[in-house]
Amino acid sequence: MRACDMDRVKGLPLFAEIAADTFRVATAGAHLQRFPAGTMLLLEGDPVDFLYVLLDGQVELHGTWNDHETVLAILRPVSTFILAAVVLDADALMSARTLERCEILMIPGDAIRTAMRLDPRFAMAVSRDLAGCYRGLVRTVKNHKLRNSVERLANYLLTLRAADNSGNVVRLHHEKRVLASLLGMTPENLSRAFSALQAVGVNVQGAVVTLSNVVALEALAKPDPLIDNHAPRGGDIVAEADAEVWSSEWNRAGGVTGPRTASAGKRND
Amino acid sequence: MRACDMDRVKGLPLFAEIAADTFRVATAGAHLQRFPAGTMLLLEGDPVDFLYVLLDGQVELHGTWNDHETVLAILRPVSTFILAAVVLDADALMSARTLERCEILMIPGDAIRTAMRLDPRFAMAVSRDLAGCYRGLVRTVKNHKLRNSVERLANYLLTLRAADNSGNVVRLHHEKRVLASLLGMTPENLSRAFSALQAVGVNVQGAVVTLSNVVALEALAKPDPLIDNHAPRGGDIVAEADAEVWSSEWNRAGGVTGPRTASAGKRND
DNA sequence: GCCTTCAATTGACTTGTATCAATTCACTGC
DNA sequence: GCAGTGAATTGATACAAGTCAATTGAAGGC
Repeated sequence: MRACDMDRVKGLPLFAEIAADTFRVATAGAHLQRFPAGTMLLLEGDPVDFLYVLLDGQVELHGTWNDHETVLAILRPVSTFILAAVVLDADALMSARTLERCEILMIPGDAIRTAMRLDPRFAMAVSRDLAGCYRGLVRTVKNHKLRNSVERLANYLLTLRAADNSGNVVRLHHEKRVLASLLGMTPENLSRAFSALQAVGVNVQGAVVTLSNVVALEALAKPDPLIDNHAPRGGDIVAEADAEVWSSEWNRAGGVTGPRTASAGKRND
Repeated sequence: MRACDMDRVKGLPLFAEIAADTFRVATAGAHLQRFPAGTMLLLEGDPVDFLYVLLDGQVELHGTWNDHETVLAILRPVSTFILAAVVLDADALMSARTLERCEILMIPGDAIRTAMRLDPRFAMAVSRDLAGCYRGLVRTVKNHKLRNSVERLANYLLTLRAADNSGNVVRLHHEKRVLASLLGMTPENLSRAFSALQAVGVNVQGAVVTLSNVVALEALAKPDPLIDNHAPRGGDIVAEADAEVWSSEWNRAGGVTGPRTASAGKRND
């Protein structure tokens, strides 16, 4: 593995604050692998032998039932996945598939569990990571049970805008059919939802979406910090856990005068 | 706090295998409290100062948006809740309300986080608990995105049957309007879903549901171990994490010849 | 005893979403 | 260049679920 890849892994909140020894234990049997687009990395129901760390590319997590499939999450670098199954040494509940050419670090599950037993700081980091993922799913469930498809799309666009710190032009990172499944609708309905949002100044041109009336869009979307996490991703905020902490601090500060960057909250500077 | 209550807390997987010292640290500032039915224990958005341990009664976790409310989970003793928020010292994403008279142990969040730093076994236990809750939510999302309301109800009844080890007569533990919200439908639609299930031998009499044709019900419900956890609750299986491990072992063993009790899987007896 | 209250049910209707089919569009390979 | 593939869109229609309103039913208070 290249040194710069190792640095990126060490940069993950999961591994950031652990002892050098622990890091060596955890990554001893790890190997870096490249996969073409459309590769099934893991099938739901399979035993999970590795913790996956996505270093480059995009991975989709999805679930299947009765010949139907639904996208549960889409991951972008750098992020880990199926940590929960690794911790419990349980079978996967979701399948994982590469959406593009990917570079993935695979760390044996045994090594992770051993490292947790050795280093309370690492075990703590795992807990924080899992807590972040858990809260992400709570948000997902609320989003799906409380909103209709147009509202979900509207909030998705606003979250994207906040995450990428883009102005009034956001770029969709995925194919529309994948996005539709993620948002819990059919591709046909996503198209119709986009047309419905024209009324509030949303225009789509391929993957480029222009928001010419954010005020109206927000009036329709009614974004809520307890459902939508508007933490600016990238920079200091890479893991869900960081985004959760950012969100809480933002809310406590009133959502306007709060910490402007993640570092303002994380460190006392 | 009564000694028998302390024993019940110590019996939780979260606290079962930790050092006596750690347990003392964790529970030092804890206090037992009783609440009448309908009490709001926690409002979404509030900072979370305590880990709650439900010793008696029922608690509902719900979320709100735009004047609508949805039930996200219903807890029965003995179980902990809002562990994720405690670990991250973040604000609650869900509100908690007692459905009946409850007895709840409240453990300061600081004490939990301190204990995690001191004792890797405790940190590990927290990770396992969170991993179990996370996987429970993954199941919930799949359930909601892949099934319609009748299918969700059918599977709910089958899961209840497996959990309580009841024969062909299951008892609903909650009011129907609460159940409807948990299953993601209106009370009116729950009524209709029950009538739809008459065709497969389901009859309702208040809280008592008789399943006179389980084969037909299963044919309709198509239960799936990757969505529905049929672990028999009570006995050895109290936390989500245990149920997850049970489920994996059950599947690996083929779902028929597998471990008959949780202990068969957990210990090598 | 009766009255109140609220959960549960039932029917009529509206809205939301999925499905099916046809067409357009963009990219890829030859 | 052009055909072929699959994504995206659009329209017509069917089905699922929510809403509104009225009724029934059961538990609790006086």
